[in-house]
Amino acid sequence: MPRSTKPPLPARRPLVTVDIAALTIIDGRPHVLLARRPDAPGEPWPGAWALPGGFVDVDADASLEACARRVLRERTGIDAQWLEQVAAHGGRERDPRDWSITLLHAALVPVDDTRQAGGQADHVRWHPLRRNGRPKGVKLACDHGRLVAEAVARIRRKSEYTDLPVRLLPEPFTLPEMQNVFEIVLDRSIDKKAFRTRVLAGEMLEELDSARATGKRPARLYRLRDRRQLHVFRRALEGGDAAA
Amino acid sequence: MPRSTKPPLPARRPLVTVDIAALTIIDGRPHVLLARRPDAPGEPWPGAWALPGGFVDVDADASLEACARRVLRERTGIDAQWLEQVAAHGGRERDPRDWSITLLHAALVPVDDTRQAGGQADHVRWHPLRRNGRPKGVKLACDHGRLVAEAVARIRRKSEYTDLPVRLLPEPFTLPEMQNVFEIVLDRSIDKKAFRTRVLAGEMLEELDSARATGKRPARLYRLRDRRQLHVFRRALEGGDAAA
DNA sequence: CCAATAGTGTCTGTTAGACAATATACA
DNA sequence: TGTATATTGTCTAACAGACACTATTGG
Repeated sequence: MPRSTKPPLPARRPLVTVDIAALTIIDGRPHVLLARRPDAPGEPWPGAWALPGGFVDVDADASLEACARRVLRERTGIDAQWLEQVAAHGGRERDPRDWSITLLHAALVPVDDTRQAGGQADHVRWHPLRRNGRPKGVKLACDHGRLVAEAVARIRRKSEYTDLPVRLLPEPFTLPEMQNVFEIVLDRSIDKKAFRTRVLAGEMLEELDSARATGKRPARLYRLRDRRQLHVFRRALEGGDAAA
Repeated sequence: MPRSTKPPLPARRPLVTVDIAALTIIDGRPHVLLARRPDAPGEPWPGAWALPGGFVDVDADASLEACARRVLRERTGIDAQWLEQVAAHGGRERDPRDWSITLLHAALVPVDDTRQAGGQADHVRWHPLRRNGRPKGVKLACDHGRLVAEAVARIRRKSEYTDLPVRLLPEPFTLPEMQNVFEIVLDRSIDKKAFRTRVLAGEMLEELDSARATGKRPARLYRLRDRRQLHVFRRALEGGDAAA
């Protein structure tokens, strides 16, 4: 069959990478996981901090989510509890090597699992975030500063009307602990009573028999009924940005 | 420089396509724009209905959004008023030719612009949607049935707490017309007073001096202050699916 | 005047915010 | 018992739903 009758597959294909903005809370402040780019010749942005990412491997990856989990595990040793696609960005100028697309993901890592990343020595590190969602005091490779801010914005916005931030806590947890991570993610204080009423009415928590002694009156312990199932509240918290 | 010191670009790259689920309302019912796949030898799913889509063209496209707009225009003659990314899906089994990724987009097309697509004869056609968000009476190529449902679900969910559906109306429009498209998108009736209060309090509408005579009492005409700016309401309409 | 459509008044229920009050632990 | 933390009670405001009511047009 002559080649000219073949279907018009494109002559050139874009590079496709997956980048993961893994978020956690350390010392009461949000952090993002960054990796140092290799110094090898030909590598773009040698030595710069960047989101952990990698190319889609058509031999190894069954799906894009599988790809993201593999990349995160291989580069940082972390298995994310929560992982979601945020957006795709593409263009000619992103990567000097070729027209490239990144599939940006956001991941939430409970404080407990934070140390998994420590083993990778100096090449992987948690960096604190500013209130605007950008890493403090580091210039990131490529457009990764923007990407981090975009992922943080997505998580923040969704935290206004879902129980997303619980994924930053190891189980079991207390309601004050839960309120605390919400306040850190949303960067504002929340009324105690309103928060408790809202959360308990949501019925996504399982009440345990035990309690945790924090020094004074012990707080009751809870667990999520289904860690994969996001609970969507009927009303958003107020004071939120109302931005699209 | 020896090849082995070059940065590890992947040996094989996935196919990357953009698919667009363009939605409109015809005769009071939601429709999706479908295109017939070419019959040429080697083409997958010859003759089947599918979402209009195409490969990312690294020479022609400056960005993914530009790519989606180009593809939609070239394949259907339509310039969408509203276009947003919905999700990326990838896998080995999607396209028989290779591991492929689709960047799924949703587009909203005002009723007025619907005829632009008619010019393309039999290869492009508006198909009515079932209540479950799938096209009625057609089997779609590949996983496009699922993609249509996913795009519709996204638009529906966002319509619970934003003014998104107005993008299905040509300007100017009346409040009863606006309520009507909301009811069609959400597939349920909405209380008149609640809807008007909500919308007018949102202050995203510009009140015109004129009115439209529909036969009986004329309705006041409105226009969006900014068609690109999505208005986010503080509370969602009730009765919505609280699903993630 | 009648029919039909546009628009308003008013009541209720829900739930977030404010903040005071109570409960339970340890020292 | 005192103090710190957890948990609850109560009031208010905002706003969606229900639904009856009024307003404005054409015939």
